[in-house]
Amino acid sequence: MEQYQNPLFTIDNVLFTVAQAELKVLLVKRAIEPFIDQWSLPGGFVDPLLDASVEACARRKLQEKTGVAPSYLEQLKVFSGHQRDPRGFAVTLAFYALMGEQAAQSHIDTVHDAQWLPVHQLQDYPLAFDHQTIIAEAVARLKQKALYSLVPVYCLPAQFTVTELMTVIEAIIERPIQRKSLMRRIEASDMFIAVDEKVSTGKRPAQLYQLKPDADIYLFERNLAE
Amino acid sequence: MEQYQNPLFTIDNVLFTVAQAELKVLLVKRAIEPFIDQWSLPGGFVDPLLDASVEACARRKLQEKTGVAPSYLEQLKVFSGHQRDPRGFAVTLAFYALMGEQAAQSHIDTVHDAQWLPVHQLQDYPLAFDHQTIIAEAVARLKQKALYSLVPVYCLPAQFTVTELMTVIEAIIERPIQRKSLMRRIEASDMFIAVDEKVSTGKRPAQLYQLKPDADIYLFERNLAE
DNA sequence: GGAATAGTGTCTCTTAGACAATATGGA
DNA sequence: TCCATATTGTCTAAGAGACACTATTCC
Repeated sequence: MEQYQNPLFTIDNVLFTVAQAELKVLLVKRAIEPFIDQWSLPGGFVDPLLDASVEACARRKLQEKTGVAPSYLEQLKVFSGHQRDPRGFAVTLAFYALMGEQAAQSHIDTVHDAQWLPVHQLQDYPLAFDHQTIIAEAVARLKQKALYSLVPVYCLPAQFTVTELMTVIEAIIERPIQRKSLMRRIEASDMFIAVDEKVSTGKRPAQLYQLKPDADIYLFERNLAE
Repeated sequence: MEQYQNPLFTIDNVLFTVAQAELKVLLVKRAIEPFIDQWSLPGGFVDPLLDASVEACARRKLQEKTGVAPSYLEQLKVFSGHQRDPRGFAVTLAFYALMGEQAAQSHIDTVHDAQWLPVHQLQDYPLAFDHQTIIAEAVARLKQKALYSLVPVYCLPAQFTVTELMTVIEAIIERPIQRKSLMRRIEASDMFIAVDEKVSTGKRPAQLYQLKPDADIYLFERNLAE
């Protein structure tokens, strides 16, 4: 009674970034069975000797693939069932994470088993396990969160312009937003400080912002509306 | 490399109801070590032979304690670490659930190892494991959700009045709300249908409502504000 | 000066809060 | 009729959308 056959318990990461105004997710080619050579989410087994918690495990797995820590990491949910893994009843805790594309680029370029893929082209790839479903739920959660918080900022480098943040948000929620609304939110959130100037492509230079060191994620009381 | 020592994986349920205008959580007395005879959340090990998923396991555990299925059940999050269980690294998936007090009363009255305790008196009880923390996070999540949805309705029996729903919401968010605001939301959500009349305590009878059979939980674009 | 990008002013619209006014049934 | 509880009317307030207007840089 005390101990059943313990189910397989794993961690999976849905690591997002935005590049070329597109939402992308990091996928890795599986090196072992099952689903060998198919694209899958970076993850694996918890190692109680290495990991202080499931979050620590998720960070470790991401570090191995990208060389850096993600800017944002949060539990998505647990997926379980008899059908999702041919080896039997399996349980995976999925995380979703955000980071700037630049930070990981050099590391990812050196390997050929990891790649950023646009989330809207994933239906063309057969993904391992139920990873297609997991990604879909992660996208939905991120989309929702982008409506009442500024989490999308974690898809950008440490310093960024309002236009860059606007592009990221629009890529995530898949519709245009008003620059004015965004600027109101940046101000109201009190999460950022303005730094020096910057000439982006030419024209008028844009103000650079960065996260305040102690900034908490501010939750707005209203969603961005249609 | 394929298989580490698999961590202990368990399920815990934070089952809420509202009675006497107070938010209460179902706790059970532990029958075995560790933490024997202390109050704890109803839960236990997944049994892959009985449970089709972690949700099914959560329902089964709740059924055993209350005799009925909860009206609402959702994953809260995973808690993990080396400190939370004296037996070593442990992982638990916590759910939170809602139900009307009546539905479980007869079943709970027949046992003496399960009891509804007001969440605001829990600091007086030493709870097992990190269950104090888990409950605190569940309360925070429920509170947040009550601001932009009508989930608190699942703390009520199938038929209920606006005043009853108002009482439940106020117990959860710990401040009064405007009846007018609630009525607007009931209408806008399109989740309920009015049934026949009812004389509550005397005075003017209140309209009874019940969930539409196919009702999805409606998410409002604004929170109830201060 | 013209073009392009950055940022502001301000009006409208929606929905929550406040609270007065009305409705209904019992004593 | 009076009282208590239920329900509606309606005004105000806050913040998002729309969009015109101003600002800054490069050519």
